[in-house]
Formats: sequence, C-alpha cells, structure tokens
Amino acid sequence: MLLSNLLGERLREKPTDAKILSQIFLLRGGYIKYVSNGSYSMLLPCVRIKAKIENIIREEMNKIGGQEVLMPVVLPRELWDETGRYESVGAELLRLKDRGGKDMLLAMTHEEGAVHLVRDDVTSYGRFPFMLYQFQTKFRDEPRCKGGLIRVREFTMKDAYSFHTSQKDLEEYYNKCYAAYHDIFRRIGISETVAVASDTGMMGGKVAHEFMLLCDAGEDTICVCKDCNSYENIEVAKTEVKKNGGQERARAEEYTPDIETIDQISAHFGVKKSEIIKSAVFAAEGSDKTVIVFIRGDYEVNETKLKKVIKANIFPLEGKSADLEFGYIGPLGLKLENAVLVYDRSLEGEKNMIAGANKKNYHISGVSVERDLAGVVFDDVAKVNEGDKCLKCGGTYILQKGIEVGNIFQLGKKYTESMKMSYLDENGQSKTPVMGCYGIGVGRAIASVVEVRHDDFGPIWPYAIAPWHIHINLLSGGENMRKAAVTLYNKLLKNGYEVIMDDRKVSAGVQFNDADLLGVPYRVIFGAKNFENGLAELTTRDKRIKRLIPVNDVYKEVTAYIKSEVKGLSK
RNA sequence: CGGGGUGUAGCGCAGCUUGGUAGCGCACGUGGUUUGGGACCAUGGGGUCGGGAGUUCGAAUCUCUUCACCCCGACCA
Repeated sequence: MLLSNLLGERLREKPTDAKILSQIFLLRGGYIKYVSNGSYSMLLPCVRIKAKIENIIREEMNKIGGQEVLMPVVLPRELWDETGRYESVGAELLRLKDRGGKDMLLAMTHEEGAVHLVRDDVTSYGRFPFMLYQFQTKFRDEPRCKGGLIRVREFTMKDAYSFHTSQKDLEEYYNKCYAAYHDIFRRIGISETVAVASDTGMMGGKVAHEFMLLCDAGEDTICVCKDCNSYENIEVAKTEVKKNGGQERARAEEYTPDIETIDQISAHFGVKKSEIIKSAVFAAEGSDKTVIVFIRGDYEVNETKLKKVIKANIFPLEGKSADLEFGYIGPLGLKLENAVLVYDRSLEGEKNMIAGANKKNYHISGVSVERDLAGVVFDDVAKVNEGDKCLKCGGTYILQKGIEVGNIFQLGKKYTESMKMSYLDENGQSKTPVMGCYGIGVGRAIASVVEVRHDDFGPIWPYAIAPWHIHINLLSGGENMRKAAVTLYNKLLKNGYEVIMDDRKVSAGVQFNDADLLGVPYRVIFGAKNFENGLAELTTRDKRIKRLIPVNDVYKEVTAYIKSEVKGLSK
C-alpha cells in the first residue's frame, strides 16, 4: 500500500466530540469516520485490523470444535415470538416492517436464529455436542452511544452457540470456551483481560462471565480482590457489612431545617455516614408502586440487585412526589399506600441511627433497627464499597473500571424449550438440549487494544493484529534513494510481507506523525543524510529498537526481526 | 426518558452581548523556496452560518419552533 493512495485523512487536532483515547486515535488516524449516532464507517487500516482479530477468533473457535455459519441480520417476528423476546426486549430491538407490512427485526443477538438453524435436523443424541458461530452485524438501538467503537449501535460480533445433552457437558464446554477466550485476548494483545462473574441480564440463564479489560476507559465497575485473585461485576458482588456496634439510646425527634442530604445530616448531628439510615426512591416499571429502599448512609443501592428483589425493572425517582417529603423519608411511621419497602442488610442490628421523620425539617435520632423495626425482612441490595471485605477469602475489595469485550453464558434450556427443540436420547426418550452462548465485540476489541497499547502519539499495534508489518518512510532525497526504497518495498511485498510506504512529498515531521498514528510495528526510514553513508534507519513503533543499517542489509534485518516475532506468536 | 451543553468550510475555532458585505488556523489546488518530528512565501477554490417561521429596510447575531449531536444518569459486545 502506498500512503499517497490511502483513503482516510489523518487529523492533526482531536475532534471535539471525541472523549476517550481510542476514539481520538481511531478518528485522528483515519481508521474510522463518524456517520451518525453510534455508527461509523471503517477505512482500510481498521478493516485490516478487524480481519486479523476475526481470524484469531476464528482459529480459536475452530480449535474447540466450532463451525462457522452465517445467519441473516433481518429476522421475521415469528421467530422471536417463539421465545417471547419480540415483546420482552425493550426499545434496543429495532423493529421494522417489510413492504408487505410484515413485522421484521434487526437481530441484536442470534439465539433464536441458531436454534432455528439446527432444530430440524439435529434430532439424535449422537449429534451432540456441537457449536456454531458467526461474525455478523448486530444492531442495537442503544439509548446512548459513546466512546467511538466502545459503544455503538451497529457493530460486528462474533457470536457462538453450543448445544449439549446435559448440564454437565455444557459446563465442560463452557470451561473450554473460557480458556479459548483467554487465548484470544492474549493473542490480540489485551492479556490484561480478566473473566468476571456477572449478571445474566436479558440473556437469561444462571452462570455467566464477562471478559473485562481492566482500564480507566471502561464503563463497568469490577470488584477485585487481590488476595484471592477474584473478579466480580459490582452488579453481583456481595460483602459482609461491618457493623457500627453502637449503644442503644432513646429515640428523639429533632428540628433539622433544610438538612436533607447525607452529608448535611452527618455534619449536623456530628455522626458518621454509616450512622444514618438513608432512603432511596424508585419507580417500578409496569406498576404505579413506589419502591423505597432503606439503606445505611455509607452505601449506595445496587439497582441490579434491587431489580431481582422486587422482580421488576426500576428507575430512580428524584425531586418531588405528592405524598413523600424527599430528604426526610424514614422507616418509622411511614404511611404510604402503594409502596414497596425494601430494607438493606446493612441496617440489620444497627443501633442509635439517624433517620428521616417523614415530615419536612425533622429527623429522628436513636433509631434502633431491631427494637424499632421489629419483624422487617432484610434483603441485600447494597453496592459494594471499596475496602469492603471479600466473602471468599476475607481480603479487601478494590474497585476498577473495565471494558466488556466478551461474555459467555450458560443459557440452559430457555431457548431450546420455548422453541421446541428436541432430540431422542439412547432410550428413545425425547429430550430438550441445553445451550450456551459466547460473544465477542470485534470493534470494541479494536478500541480496547488502543486503550492499553498506545503512547502520546498514537496506537502501538501488537504485531498479530497490526494493519501492516512494515512502514517505510521515504523522506525527500535523491532518485537513488527513492529507487532503493521502492526496491525494498517491492521485495517485501513479493515475499508476502505486509508493507505500507509513505511516498508523499511532505516534511519528515508529517510523515513521522502519520506513521505514529498508523502504529505499524516496524519502520524503515530512508533519509538523505543516512543514505549518503549507505545507511537506512530501522525502528520499532514501541521504540524498543533504533538502529542504523546498511541499505543493502535492511531487507535481511527487518525480516529477521519479523521471523522471530512470528516464532514468538506461535508459542 | 430525566438533567446540562453545543450547532458557522473536511477538522479546530472567532464573530452573536450592541443586527449592517461570512472570518481565522489547519487541510485542499497552483507557482516557488525548503526537507530527520506536524516548514515558508505568493495565490486560489470551498459556506443554504443545523432546518423552518417571525421581527426588521436589513438577521450568523433578536424571538418562537424544530432537528441533530455531545456530556452526566437507567441498558449492553
């Protein structure tokens, strides 16, 4: 490839709307171009990286017995009606009609498609287990896109579906896939990716892991215990709340004008946040019930846990409500019809607490949970705080951000049952297979690599996924130098190396900056002064190597580096 | 959907308060001088000032309305 011919402009300044590093570099480097909310076109460098990542994934999927298929993006409604997801999935599912008025949808995941694909002909136990996978465009009408390729509406996903005759067999395969995922992420250059126990969300099923790249640009919070090396999504993480151990006191109502927030109460009464009973108000979807959660002042409500407790989708309520005095809600004497009250376990057994008095400008001190709230049921709806105790080993949790680049689910029979997939077992009995599914966001993986493999000037692509292997800079100079560079370029191409040459008549600074943005691992620089002495410069993007080499030896030297690199990859 | 913000050339921005010929830097075309970390001189092309309506002799600027996008919250690869 000649750089003079490459489509996609490299930008000197960062686009205003770009916020995170991978987004900035991918836009500035001419990898992607913004089209509309949550959708980007990809240019050649990005497409080449994408193809390489896909190939690595393909190899690893094939190694664990996967077979590649391709299902349609547009599916008929009937298929999703079989599982009920046409109705149950929210607005992120893009529904549309064809010319005949028939309901169609843009598949955002392919469990239905996969079951449909195999249910008619896999009818004997002898055909199990098997796994099929595809690389396919997914469209999810996200409420909010962000971060360039991190969160978009249209993206390529590798999605895989495995089918088994027993839960045990599924679990064994799940573990294989788990290991394959670690290999994939190591090979594409984000070995920092960890498997995190997670919530199953709309996919259903019991066991699930998210593969999270730990980095600050991540959108998820991971609860990490360094002592036992465990990782949990904060959505599911649990802890044992350390009790205050206060003394029981008599209750007293106190006039507290304009004291509403936890910080204000803490300052007014001179107590710790943990000595306050906080209330959080939510609305439940599909009902007019208000959900009020009482929780210790030093904890936040974990909405995922709360959803499970009240078995409904919720959203936070702020501001005013007709029958509630926000800022003064407390568990004592709360008279409310049509409300669900939830008490978090952080309150269990606490004494001498401050709570709202359920009337404006009043709080109550000396609230003792066991004495004053006898008989209430406690649920765990608290979000783990940094420094909390790890239940597995007694160690201390720290919180880190992570990008979810992949996930794996044990789905069980949710889809096979509803879609009436069955087979005959050894005894001629009709059985329902169990299923697992396994996803990786390819574009998100590209962005993830940039997040952790870059310097101030641009991405530093790992060799295995780099858009090209060698970048030749032909600086201004004589005709002989140009010929030498072109000769090298052609020889490398002819021998199967992936090479891009900057043949533009621009200043060295421009060439070097563009080369940094393209992030190609090996670079050969032809400059006039070195060339006069019969030399060219060989460097690496990561600055590991910087050598002057006789022009005639450049081919031998650079290909030697690459050969040893390739040897390292195959290990 | 709730809260905040921004829309002016491909990118980054000024102009708006106080209405009066649409500007700057980068990028792009041409000519020349340069040439190892984003060179310089000269010259040129590129705009429904997000859209619509209104006020006005006159609107990028004021009013109303609408759309798009960005940021903070609820969803996910």
